[in-house]
Amino acid sequence: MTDAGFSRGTGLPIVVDGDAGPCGGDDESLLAGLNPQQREAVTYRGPALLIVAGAGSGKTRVLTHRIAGLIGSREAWPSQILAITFTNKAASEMRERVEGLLGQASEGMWISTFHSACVRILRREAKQFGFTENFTIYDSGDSRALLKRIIKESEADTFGFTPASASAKISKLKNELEDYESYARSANRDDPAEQVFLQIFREYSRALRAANAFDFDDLIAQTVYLFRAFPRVAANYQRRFRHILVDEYQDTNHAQYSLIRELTKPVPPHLVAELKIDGLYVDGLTDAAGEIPGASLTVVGDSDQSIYAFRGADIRNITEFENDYPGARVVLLEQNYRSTQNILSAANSVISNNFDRKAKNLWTDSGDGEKIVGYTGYSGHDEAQFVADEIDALRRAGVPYNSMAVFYRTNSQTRALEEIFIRSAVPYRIMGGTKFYERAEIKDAMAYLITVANPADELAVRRILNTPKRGIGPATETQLRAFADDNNITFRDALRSASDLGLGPKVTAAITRLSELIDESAAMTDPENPAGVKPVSDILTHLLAGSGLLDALRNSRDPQDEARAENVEELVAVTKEFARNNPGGTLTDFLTEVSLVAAADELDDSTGTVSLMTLHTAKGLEFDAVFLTGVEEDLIPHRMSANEPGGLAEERRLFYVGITRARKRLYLSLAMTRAQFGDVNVAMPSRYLQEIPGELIDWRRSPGAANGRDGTMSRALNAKRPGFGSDRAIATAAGLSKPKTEWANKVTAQVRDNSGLELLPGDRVKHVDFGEGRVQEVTGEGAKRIAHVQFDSAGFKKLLIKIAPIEKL
DNA sequence: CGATTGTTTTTTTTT
DNA sequence: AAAACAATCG
Repeated sequence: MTDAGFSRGTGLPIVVDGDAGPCGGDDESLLAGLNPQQREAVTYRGPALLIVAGAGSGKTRVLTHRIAGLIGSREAWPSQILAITFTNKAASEMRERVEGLLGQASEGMWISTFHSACVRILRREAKQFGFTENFTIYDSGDSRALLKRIIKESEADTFGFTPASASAKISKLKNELEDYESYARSANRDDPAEQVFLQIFREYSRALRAANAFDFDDLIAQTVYLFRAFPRVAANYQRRFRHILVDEYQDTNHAQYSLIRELTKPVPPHLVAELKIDGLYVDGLTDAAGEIPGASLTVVGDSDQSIYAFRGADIRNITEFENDYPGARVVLLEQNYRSTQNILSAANSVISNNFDRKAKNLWTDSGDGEKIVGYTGYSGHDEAQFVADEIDALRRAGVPYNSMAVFYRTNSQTRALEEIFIRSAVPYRIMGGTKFYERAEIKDAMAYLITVANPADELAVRRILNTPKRGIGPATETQLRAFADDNNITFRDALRSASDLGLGPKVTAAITRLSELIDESAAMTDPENPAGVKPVSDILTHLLAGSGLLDALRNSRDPQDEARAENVEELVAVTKEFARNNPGGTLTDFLTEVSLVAAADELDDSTGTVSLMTLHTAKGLEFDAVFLTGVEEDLIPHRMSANEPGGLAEERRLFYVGITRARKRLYLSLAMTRAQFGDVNVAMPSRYLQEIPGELIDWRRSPGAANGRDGTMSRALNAKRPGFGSDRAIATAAGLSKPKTEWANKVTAQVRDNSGLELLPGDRVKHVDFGEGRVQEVTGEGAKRIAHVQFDSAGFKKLLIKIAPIEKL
């Protein structure tokens, strides 16, 4: 993460008509193979451009060609371009593609995520408002740890505040650019719970500042505050970025929207003069009135793929774009180059159920392709087995593993999939989930590094204080905090004075040793140090050896600690890798990179593995074959979203995003029963399933068939039958009868009810699919009685007696 | 202070 | 089913 090109590259951009430039970016090669709409999106020049890009319509191509065009024609220097992507992976891909088009590296281009770009700005400007460039970035776990302490100390838990709820509320406010002061003004003074929350918010903000730390939301919000409080600072960035491009604009929140608004403001003449005094290049940029006009803004998005409302994304940012930026040009990309017509028809049909959306119809000229395959498992494991078997069949048919993906709504669904995949020898990789950097032992090791980089970060210091165990308990910790308060020093500095606290000799020695270790390591980052600045891996190795963290894990009797030790060793390997890729990279650079890795960033195309990920992580990706699992009520749409306004529409968009990731083959699967919280529940097919025309789906086993009925029920699920649920079957103006959302549930609500069936070990039973078998054991009570059956040919199964298609013989 | 045992809660989605 | 948490004892 170097800042190459930031302070240079301010020379005059020479615009020469008809001059293709030396870098091969001439019009013809840039526009070859693009359709007319894409061409317009690439070549349009003006203050604002909105590209409404349906799924798979080639928007990345358009964006990269647009950037390459700007640079190739010498309309802009690379350093005048700021492109915002959704993930770091998308950013590096885009950079590679642009450089590929130009035939040369273009230093100084900023292509990054909102968060990375803001960190870069904040590190540079932190000194302006009371932070240092070594600030820590708190992830959600850190925020919650801090809030937990605050809530405990303020005894706010009696008002029902949990770290999670307070964190969610604070995050929401920050995304709306409300800070403690502004919120305190508008808050209801008479509500005691509100007062308690205000206290938490104030203390949280204070603690972050004292720790020289920003949380995720701060990264954006504080950058906006910075620009608003220091117009001179803002002017520098407004001057620098002449072309701003934002991808996935439908998922921007208010803070991100405001950031873009700030960056696209013109620089007034008096600030231009100040910039000039500082020796910055301005002359070629000013207009007749002496101001630098606002940067040109290109946004790309698709409101049908907006799936982040829960974290503040405001769909209006894109729907109101033309009002925000009068005179904006709008280009629509509707031709899809990714999926088969069958997949697109399913997607179109599903999304058309969302009202208040602009009509849009994706189409392709690449043919119908395979039908969508449907499957209903008896349990999550049965479903997973189907997926594993199908993956195996595809592999044999020549589809490489890395072009297949399995999606699910919640991370907890990975458990069943993993168990079966391991058993079936399907090589897989889980994107996101419990991330490497969220593991406790990794956070411990990272806390050592953070303490060295940013001693003000009390959270990190407290974390390592007694990790590994060195006899420093809560009582000692409290004493250290009190000592720091009394002497008006930081918690870290209190460690230096351990001998003044009158603690036991053992505890004092332990604290002193820790304090020295931190100092030794800090010296390794100091450029003044004659020994020179050491790479991050050396610092980490020194900290691990000095603290005994790794040894404690290796020598532990807990069998899991062996794996933890390996994880820590893996972290050492990561630091070495970092040093190789970033010569001269500092400790802070490393910590930044680690803080901002996203789930999709881990995707490595070269590994021959199937990718497992949530539907959210899947956004922006595509695969030849996609398995969309758990297509059930309460999962998608998720139970939690049902009561939220707009929740059902957002879940539908999520389902739509999942469908449109598939290039050639799409599998939709569900289960009749789903284990959660350790017990088994009956699951219903998702209402969205009926929004797909029945003829597009080839049911290998339909929900009806899985209920133990004959095959006719499979077609019935998706057929439109007048008179069924007729109270809702009101034809719309377009003559299309709206799908009857409750219908499938009525079908499955007629589940065979075996609750009266008494089974005892030794009984013989007959199952519709598994044939005959013998009951070995019956567990559970009432509606959740489970029969453990050894089938003669199908092997051992656990069945929920109430709904299993079995009869006693 | 730290280890062990028992109890409770957790599951939306993420930078 | 697993993890996080609280209580208890050495």
